[in-house]
Amino acid sequence: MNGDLIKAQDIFLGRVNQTCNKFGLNNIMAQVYALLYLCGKPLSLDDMVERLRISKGSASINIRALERYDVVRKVWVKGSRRDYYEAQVDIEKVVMDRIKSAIQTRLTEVDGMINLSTSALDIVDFSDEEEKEAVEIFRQRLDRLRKLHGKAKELFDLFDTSLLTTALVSETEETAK
Amino acid sequence: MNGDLIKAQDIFLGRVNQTCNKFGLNNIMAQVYALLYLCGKPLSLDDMVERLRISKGSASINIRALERYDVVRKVWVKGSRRDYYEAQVDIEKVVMDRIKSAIQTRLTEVDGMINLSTSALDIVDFSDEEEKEAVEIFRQRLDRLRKLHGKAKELFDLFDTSLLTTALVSETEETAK
DNA sequence: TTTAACGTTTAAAACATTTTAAACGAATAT
DNA sequence: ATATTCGTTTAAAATGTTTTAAACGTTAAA
Repeated sequence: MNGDLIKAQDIFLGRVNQTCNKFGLNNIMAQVYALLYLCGKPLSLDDMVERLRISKGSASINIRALERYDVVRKVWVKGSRRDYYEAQVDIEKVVMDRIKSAIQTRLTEVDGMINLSTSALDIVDFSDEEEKEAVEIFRQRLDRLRKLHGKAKELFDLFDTSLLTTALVSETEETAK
Repeated sequence: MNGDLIKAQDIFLGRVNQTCNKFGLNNIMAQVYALLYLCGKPLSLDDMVERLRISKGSASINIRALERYDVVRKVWVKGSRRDYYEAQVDIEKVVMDRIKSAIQTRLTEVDGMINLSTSALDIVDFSDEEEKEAVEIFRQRLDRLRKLHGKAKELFDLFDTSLLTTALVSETEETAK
């Protein structure tokens, strides 16, 4: 049996690991997905454990996270009691989904931040003449933030409603060979 | 002296902290910037230490990181030996710079990943008939990744060269009041 | 000079996250 | 029934990151 393929895959997987650190992603989750993506055939938990030298618990937890994200699928393999998983190979969709979700989370978060702070500012007592200017600056900053958020949201909606997305997302749903 | 303003600012700062965790950003760095952004006037290290209840070392390290990112500026205050800092108030620019830099880092990282793996794959010995198919799948996956990377890069360049950016970036350089 | 006021560095601590090993329970095979 | 093969759970260990307190060096004041 020829080990060159394994070696080449390991180089890819190693690099995925490195990339993950820079991206702030979970190493094992990404590696599990990468392995499934590369192999193009269903693997069992034990396959992953052996191939990536990780614990079974970790494999179990991470594969289910990947399932929730809809980037891997559980498949049934005839004659085996094990759970097998295969990667969603439409990587464009996977990446787009993640990016969109990340942006949306952040936009919502910032929106909440602005609203909360605006309410807080409205309660400030204006009697103190000395603070009037500081309050005014605070208000200006919030306005500016609000404007930025609005524009970002517009841009995201544009991004979301195809116009730009079509340029990026897989043209055909050709799934492997 | 009226504490309402402080309270309102604290609410904002608290929320920034919470937001940071979700964003994977450094809490103190963001809080320092947020404080300077809100106050709209130069603050010294000790001001930040007192206002945010952080250590001086932390303030020092983080303010310099912010300086490197070009989001705060050291300013000279007459009659004081301290270093004072003020926020770059053009928040659109700050955010855009960060986003662009993040995207570029990731694109470069992925590019490296693809190239490295491609080289690794080229070395694989083809003699083993059984592995031929697996190698082919690997190759297909890499091709697909390369395509995605290419499109992402195109999109980013579009984003970078104004077309979309103009919609987002500050129209005038009006710097506070 | 000597002293005081700074900003910076650094080693240790506090903290959060990830990973593991082992125990567990459910399902199937014997 | 019993034993085995699975996936999951969980408490503890490993790891990585952030934060601090204290020591340090430098500059300006006294």
